[in-house]
Amino acid sequence: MTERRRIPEATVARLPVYLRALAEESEAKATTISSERLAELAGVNAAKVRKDLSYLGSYGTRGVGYDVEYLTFQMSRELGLTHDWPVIIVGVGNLGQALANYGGFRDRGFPIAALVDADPDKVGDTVHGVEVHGLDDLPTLVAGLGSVIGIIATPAHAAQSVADQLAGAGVTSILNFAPAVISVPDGVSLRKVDLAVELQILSFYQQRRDGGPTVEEPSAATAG
Amino acid sequence: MTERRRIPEATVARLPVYLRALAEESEAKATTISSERLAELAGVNAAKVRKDLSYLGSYGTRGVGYDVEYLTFQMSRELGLTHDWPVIIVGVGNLGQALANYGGFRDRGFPIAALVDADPDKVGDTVHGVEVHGLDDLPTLVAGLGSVIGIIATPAHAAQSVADQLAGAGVTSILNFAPAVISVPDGVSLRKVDLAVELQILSFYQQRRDGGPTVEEPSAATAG
DNA sequence: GTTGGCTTGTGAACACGTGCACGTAGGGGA
DNA sequence: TCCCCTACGTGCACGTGTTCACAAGCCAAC
Repeated sequence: MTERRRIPEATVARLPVYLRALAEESEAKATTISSERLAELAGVNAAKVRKDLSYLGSYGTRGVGYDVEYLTFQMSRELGLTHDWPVIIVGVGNLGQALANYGGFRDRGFPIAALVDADPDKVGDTVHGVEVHGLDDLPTLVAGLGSVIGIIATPAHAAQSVADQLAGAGVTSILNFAPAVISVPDGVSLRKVDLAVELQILSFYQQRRDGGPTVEEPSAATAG
Repeated sequence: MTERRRIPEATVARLPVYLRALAEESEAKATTISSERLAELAGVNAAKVRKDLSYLGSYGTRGVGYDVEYLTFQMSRELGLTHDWPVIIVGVGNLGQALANYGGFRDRGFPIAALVDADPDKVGDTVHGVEVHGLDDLPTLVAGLGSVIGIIATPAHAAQSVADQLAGAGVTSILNFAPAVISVPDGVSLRKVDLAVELQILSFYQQRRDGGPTVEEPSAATAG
């Protein structure tokens, strides 16, 4: 396969944001949108929008802007959002259940197809209308669903093992919520969401504003 | 204030990961750790580890490595983790409640100090031992807590308004879970976690592996 | 005290992402 | 038909982040 048009990672990460902005604008009955307006809605600058969109193709009209409907279609197609992607959540603890109950997934084309947990007591339960399976069922579940996205919502110590089992079952897209660094085979996409890390990053900047690390030595005081 | 040592954003984002790796290694009774080992645990390469750590200071010993305990201390201090940071969650829906129930926050030094919701029916409720306040209480709550981190877990349409109110109440660190782009005044840190966006990014790469966008037009095939 | 081996700290090259500035093309009015 | 105005697409310069490679420094052994 010729690698087609390569799209920079940073751009890929922004496409979903543009898509949401387009949806907003579409609801507001706009038929075309300028890079400037799109930039405003997406919280970036206009040049970046144009460059990003240019990776998808030349879908704009000079002097006019982009056709909202058409651009939405092209972008959805490029992102693979023309069909639903079933999601399997592994780990039915607090976080797993919350994700299962969170309606935002289904609405955006990511229906929860199955829940999986290692705890035999939980297997057979139903959360938000979805049955909880054992880990052993993973290969069967994945085989029955086709292209699927795996979500890891287990404690940290179980994350790597679950990732291995997901990959072994044929899952090639994994989103990891467990606070642990995990590795996956080549050909498997891995993204992570780490809530504690986000808070710690905020803590860093907050503290810098507050006047830096609490220094015990008098000589290093805030004088500067 | 002389801006002290400037630490690149990318480095700041990795520090919490190093910190966790150090904690692991400390539990394994290791007293020193090499950049190589730390890199392995953090899922990056050794040169990056050394460069990152060098921004904090020269805390390593050539030929030996880093003292686990001492490095942990220095890093915690730099990240502002020597004391707890109370967190206020705005929006007590599915996600907000899940976050409130998720023990991982308190354990890592981010206790849930208050819950806030716009819905009068929810005000006065107790979730996981924390009372739900109205939005009007924000200024008072913040004033009573000092440096605090605000978490937005509302629907998208309410996010900007909540952000404004948080900032107005004196909150200068905000973590946004709502699927919306929001803006905050200068001097306020804003980070976002967008679950749908993560899934859509995975979808993009998954689809590329699966063989690219489903092209209807025969003429538009992979040729060019 | 000297030597050898190991690991840090960092300068320099490279890759990636961002933003400016401008050429270019299309639409609308005269 | 011609002109002007507007907004896209993109070459180029800049800044940030990553990686390599090696000198500097430290410990241990002899």
